[in-house]
Amino acid sequence: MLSGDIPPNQTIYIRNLNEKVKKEELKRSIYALFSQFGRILDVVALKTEKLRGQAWVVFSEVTAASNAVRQMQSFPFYDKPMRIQYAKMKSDCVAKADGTYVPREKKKKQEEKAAEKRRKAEEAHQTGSAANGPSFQNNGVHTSQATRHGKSSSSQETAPPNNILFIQNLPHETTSMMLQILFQQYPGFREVRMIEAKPGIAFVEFGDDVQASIAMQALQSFKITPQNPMAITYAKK
DNA sequence: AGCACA
Repeated sequence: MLSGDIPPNQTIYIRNLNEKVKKEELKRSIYALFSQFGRILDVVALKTEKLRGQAWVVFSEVTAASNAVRQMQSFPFYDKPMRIQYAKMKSDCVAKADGTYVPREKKKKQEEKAAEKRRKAEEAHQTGSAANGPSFQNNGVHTSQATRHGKSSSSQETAPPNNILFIQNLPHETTSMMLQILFQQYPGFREVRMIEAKPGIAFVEFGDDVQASIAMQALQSFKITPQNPMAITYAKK
């Protein structure tokens, strides 16, 4: 009802994002946070005057978008509550998959249909239009699964429970804020600690062992980037 | 608040 009377679709529009966050980090964090709802096909964020503080997340399924709109509404993200709606327009990556994608120049002309038709009649110039291009690339973010895969049978899972988790195999660009956003979703979260001299690892502290283990199970093998499933164990005492 | 696809 308050969702802005835009019909549900697979892309969500987020506003009230913290404008101080750099674009790449913002996209990574959004990807990390929202991939809990399903496959993400693209994350779009621009820092232009008009578009800063906003982002679009394209899911492969409408249901994923719906859950994201409901469950992440007002979620405190970099200290600001996210405001989430469905996107008004179909995302390019969806249109490309549809076969309905029309290159950008032509789209703008659509806004002035009448003018375009007149012009067509008199001009009829080039523009390699017609046959819509298939889905070339998948620009932007990772098109992959960002969730857990089976247990790593090779690792010794014999570390005794601890309220502090030890995270390994993080992409080196990972910031403590990114991890905070991920881990603070789980009850008992206290803090993230990273060591400048040791990229790729982090410690995350919870109130107790049980809370830590719940977060560990939830985020085990979580991928901030497709190449980096995080490896979570209890920290040594 | 601001709806794009650098």
